[in-house]
Amino acid sequence: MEKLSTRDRIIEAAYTLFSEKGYHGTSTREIAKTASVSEVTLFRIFGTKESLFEEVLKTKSIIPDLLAMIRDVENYSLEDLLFSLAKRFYYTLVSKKKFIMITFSEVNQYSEKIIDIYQKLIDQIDELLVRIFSKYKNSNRNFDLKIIAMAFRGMIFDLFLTNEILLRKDITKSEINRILSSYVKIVLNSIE
Amino acid sequence: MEKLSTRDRIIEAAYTLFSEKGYHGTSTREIAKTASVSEVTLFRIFGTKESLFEEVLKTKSIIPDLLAMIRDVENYSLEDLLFSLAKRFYYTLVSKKKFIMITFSEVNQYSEKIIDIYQKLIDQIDELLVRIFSKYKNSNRNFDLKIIAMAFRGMIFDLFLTNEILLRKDITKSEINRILSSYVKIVLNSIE
DNA sequence: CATGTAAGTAAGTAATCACTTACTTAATTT
DNA sequence: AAATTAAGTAAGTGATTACTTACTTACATG
Repeated sequence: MEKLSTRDRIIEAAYTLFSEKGYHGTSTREIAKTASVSEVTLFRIFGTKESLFEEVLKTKSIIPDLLAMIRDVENYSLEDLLFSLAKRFYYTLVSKKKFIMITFSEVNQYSEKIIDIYQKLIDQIDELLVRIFSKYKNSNRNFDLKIIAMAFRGMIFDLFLTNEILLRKDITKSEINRILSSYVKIVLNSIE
Repeated sequence: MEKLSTRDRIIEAAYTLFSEKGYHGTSTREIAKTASVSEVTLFRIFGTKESLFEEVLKTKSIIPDLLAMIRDVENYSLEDLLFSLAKRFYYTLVSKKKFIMITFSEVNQYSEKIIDIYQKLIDQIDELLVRIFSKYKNSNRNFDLKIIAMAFRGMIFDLFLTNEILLRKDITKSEINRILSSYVKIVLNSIE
């Protein structure tokens, strides 16, 4: 276990509590207690609860992870490439579950910020997929590649949402991978 | 405009406010004011904020709508059937947007209840789709129909989530229908 | 006319909220 | 050794919270 600075301990505690009980459901007293820090220290460092919240969002954002995913695409065969992307996407979502919970809970309070976060990411993921598809596609079917990209991203995101957030299923990694690999095949059927 | 009873006016106000600001972000005073009712009346009828919340969930549940969708399946061609199901599913989600917002915001606080709500619905939708698919399928591919059902449901749910809740896009009905019809074709490609 | 019902008003409860002030302690740096 | 820094403690601020009490008003029903 790493030793965390006082500041980081507060951010960790706030991150977890906000994701479990929402912004309004979490008190600063509780955050301080969870971080084993006095409430005064919390306010000395962050000033207000609101700005602590914004620091949490900044520090724990999913954006860098997903941008890294987009950058790291390698030149496999189409099927291998899509499968590795699907896995990387799914497990990035899992590792950022708390961040996603927070943004979903506060989507109305912070709608502009949250639209900003997700709009660009979604667009970039879809663009990447379209670029990949168009490199490999054989025929011109009567539906466009953008919609296939949306469908692929949607299947995976919904799988995450259903298993990890709504139903909290204990589903094995190999079962997840089996499903993701089937999803890849569904997409391949539509472009090949 | 219908005249609502005092009780129903409170439920309507609470429904909207809970969906916009969450349970903890909404005060009983605000609910009463929005419903044009005195706060005392609110407590006389519902006793506690908590039980008002539960009444809202009961009254506004998406369950009956989705069960009706499952019952009303008619005998079109496979493509027409899936397309009409897709539309019905999507627009039911849209009409129950506030309910979905509330359950997402409070998923940690009321996890058992919310798992109960969605677990059965998801299972029944997937079962219905598998039943439909197996009636029409021609060959035995190497991935099973359950996974195609999950993919189909997932695409549509994610489309709703992305457009209506996360990004609040102003997307036309005909554009939605174009996307849904493409989603149907993606699925058809995988079972035919 | 008398009674019951559904609502309102005014006031107040104890608890909790975010946040502040004033002072102290311990360790590190200069 | 003196000064700075990062933390703590104790106490309290005014505002807001869910919820209550006591009494009142207006209307409908028997």
